[in-house]
Amino acid sequence: MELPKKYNPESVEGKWYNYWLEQKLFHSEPDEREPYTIVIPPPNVTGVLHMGHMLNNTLQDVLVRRQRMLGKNACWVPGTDHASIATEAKVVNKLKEEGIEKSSLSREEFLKHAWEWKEKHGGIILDQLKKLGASCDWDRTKFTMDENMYESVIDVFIDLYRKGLIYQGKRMVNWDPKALTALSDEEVVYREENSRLYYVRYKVEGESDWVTIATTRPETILGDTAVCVNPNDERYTHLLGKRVVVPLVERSVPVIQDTYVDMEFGTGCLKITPAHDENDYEIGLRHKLDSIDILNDDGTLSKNAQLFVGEDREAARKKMAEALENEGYLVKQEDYKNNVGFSERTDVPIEPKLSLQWFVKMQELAKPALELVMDDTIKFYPAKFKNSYRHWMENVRDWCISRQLWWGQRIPVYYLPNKEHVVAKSKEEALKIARERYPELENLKTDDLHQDEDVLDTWFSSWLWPISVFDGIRNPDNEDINYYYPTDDLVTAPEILFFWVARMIMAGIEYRKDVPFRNVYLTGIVRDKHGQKMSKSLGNSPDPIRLINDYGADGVRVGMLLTSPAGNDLPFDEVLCEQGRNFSNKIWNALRLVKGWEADETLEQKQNNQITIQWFESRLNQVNHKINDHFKKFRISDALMTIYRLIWDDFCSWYLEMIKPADGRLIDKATFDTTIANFDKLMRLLHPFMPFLTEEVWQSLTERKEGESIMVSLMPEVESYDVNILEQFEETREVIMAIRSLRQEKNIPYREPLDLYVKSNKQEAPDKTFDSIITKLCNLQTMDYTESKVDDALSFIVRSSEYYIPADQAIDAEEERKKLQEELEYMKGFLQGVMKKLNNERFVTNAPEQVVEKERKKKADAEEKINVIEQKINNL
RNA sequence: GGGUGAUUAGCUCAGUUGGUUCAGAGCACCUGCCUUACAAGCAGGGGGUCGUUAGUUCGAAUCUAACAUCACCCA
Repeated sequence: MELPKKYNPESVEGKWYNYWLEQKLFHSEPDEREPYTIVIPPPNVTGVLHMGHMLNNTLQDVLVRRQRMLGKNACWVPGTDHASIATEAKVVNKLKEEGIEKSSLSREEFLKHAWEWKEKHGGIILDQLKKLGASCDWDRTKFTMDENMYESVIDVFIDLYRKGLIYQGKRMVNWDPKALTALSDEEVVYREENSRLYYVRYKVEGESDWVTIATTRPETILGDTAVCVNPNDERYTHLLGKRVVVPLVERSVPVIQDTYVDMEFGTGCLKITPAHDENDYEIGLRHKLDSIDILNDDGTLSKNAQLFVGEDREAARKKMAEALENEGYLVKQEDYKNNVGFSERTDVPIEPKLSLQWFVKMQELAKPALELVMDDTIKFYPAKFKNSYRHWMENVRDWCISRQLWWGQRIPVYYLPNKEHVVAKSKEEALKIARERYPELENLKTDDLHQDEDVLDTWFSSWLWPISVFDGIRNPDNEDINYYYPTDDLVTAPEILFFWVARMIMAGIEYRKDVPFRNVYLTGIVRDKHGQKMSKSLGNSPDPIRLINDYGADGVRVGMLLTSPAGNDLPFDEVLCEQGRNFSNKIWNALRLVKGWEADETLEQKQNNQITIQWFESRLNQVNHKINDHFKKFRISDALMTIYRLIWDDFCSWYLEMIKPADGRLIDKATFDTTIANFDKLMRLLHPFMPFLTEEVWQSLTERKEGESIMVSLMPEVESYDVNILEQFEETREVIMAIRSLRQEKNIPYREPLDLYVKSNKQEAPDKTFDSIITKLCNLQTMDYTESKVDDALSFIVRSSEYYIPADQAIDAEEERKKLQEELEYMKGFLQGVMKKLNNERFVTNAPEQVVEKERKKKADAEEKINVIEQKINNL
């Protein structure tokens, strides 16, 4: 069998992914095993895979693959959300390119286009995840607008409404007066504009005094309902309790105090227009002010304004300024730069506008959701996010769930001719309820009912995700939900801790009386190597699919994980993928080496192979123990690095070199079999990180049956290990490295065999367990023990033993002395430090016995070594 | 403006309840090697006053305070 010199991921990855699919290895059904469940944070259906997804989903795949190999019934549910804003914008743009305006379509027609778009372009991202190796149960793929998912959302709205947790209220939204729609914050672009700051004076009622305010929008004066000053502002204390008169409209309004007012800005005196400014609105609520909306939806002044009715807001601003000047109210005006929000779509200035929206009351729902995190029923990794979670939950605001869009679950509220409304699952049901509730409307027909035009926020779907994917809202007692819920781990980004994680916890408590997951692993942001956030507009994000093509999916997975401790941003650099690819190749070549050997049953297993195997098994168990610990603490990159070093250093650099047959081919069968078994174990440990490569190697190690796969094999168990042999090997390693170092220093090529003499200065007999290994790896001709020093030889000290290698070349005594002197200095310094502690009575009495004991041992060891060095120097 | 977190080698990060001269890993770097698995490799090596200052302690990268710088979240 000929294996190529380099690992070729392309030919391997597709093959095994299809094999896993064909064998249905990703699919899960409830059974008697313990479940392990992850629900994917549903990516936006319009999305394409970016680096953030790569990181997030690689982590989930690592977790789920590992649990599967620990014998759990693992289920990773994939899916997408409908992303109402993003998708609707995409569809609107696409229609526009075809010359169709959204406004010319009926709701039904528009939705038809939207579904067509979704069927054709939606969910590309799920196919991309397959390239990454994601072991999702694709048979369970969900979409938040699927019929059953849609219905779950509507059911929950109705339920919460009936529980009194949903109400209709006013809220300031970003209004686009041209498109006649509210926009989300993300759709508003802020630009610095050259505006004008107008200083306008208001008459103090019943006095000859005036107060001057500053504003960039004089037309909104027509909607003023108060003037506000900072309570700490001594300039205005005399105004306390007084009223002022709004210019031109001659309305009397109170002077109020609020610390919101910046004393430094303008005159320190602020006019309050609750209907047209977010902050004024808040102040208005605090001080129970009237709110006068002076604008129509199209941005012209309404009759509430009294003046300039029907004029556009921009025109009205100019006219207002003129009128103020003519009437003597305008004190001065100055140029001013400020940030103005513009509509991303129509590029007109955004108008803050009060509008009726639907809200979920958060107070009651938030309380248990906060407690469950604070008491670690749900654990955050890293835990530092508990703080900001608490901060947010303690200051939680009601959740605005309505959106002025068509793509989404339409709000199940029906308005009646009498201005009342009913909430029901269908128009028919609504009619029935309305007739019962309002007997006077006995002739009411379905056509008289008007359903709310708005849809629900996408998060109002996502917060049910861990329940609704198992149909647990509609059928709360079905087999799936009972088996898979609560899920185990959630992997997501800290930015959506509040939008999403907190709300899922609330929904879980409300609808399952149980948490939705037990652990939340929070990833960082993927940045480029200069620390900038990766984004489409900056163009600094590599195409993940290209990376997979260049480095293999396994290489990219390793590259992503090597540098991503939980909660930390990930400064991504392609060299990391290169490292991942190199690692693939390293393993591949280890396979080539082993496959090149031939097991010979007639050969006896020699002592050096026996001891090598004993050492490696202990080492593997020791490291496996460490890996388990890392996983327990969700230190995924540490777990990976630990396996990386086990394979590269311990297995490839030491173990394989130690057992490598001298003739390069024939090896005793016992050693060969054990080596295959060890390789197998290593592949299983690594599999969650590098699924494709490990499957390929695992399948090549020995004959496998059809249907077998590493991904459903079991993880090596953690067994006890022999600390003693590990310690023996450590000393051996020091000796080997010292000899290598000496060769390099003295320019002695490896081919040239050496003689080694050991002067063990120990009381007990020297430990020769690993001598055959030293002989082999250092190309020694002889290795002997001696009682006295060897003349004219190169030498070094390891622990307190002296080693001599006779050499042809002259020994530079001066150089030797210098080196020994340096080592002596170091040891003496070391000893001094130890003695300082031991001579300190307070240390000896206060420090734990173990610590003091360690210091005593250090002292003894140091003294012994100093002794050896001094003797050596004397002998020179 | 309010809050949270961070600062350790050139870069990215570990350092688990203070206790080995404890300062560590990977990458990068330097030197020598095409040694019969691997140059996508092997062997060897250099590199840090743990942001600053003060304090607690027998002992501080680790605990406390102030300051500096940076990042994120909320408004």
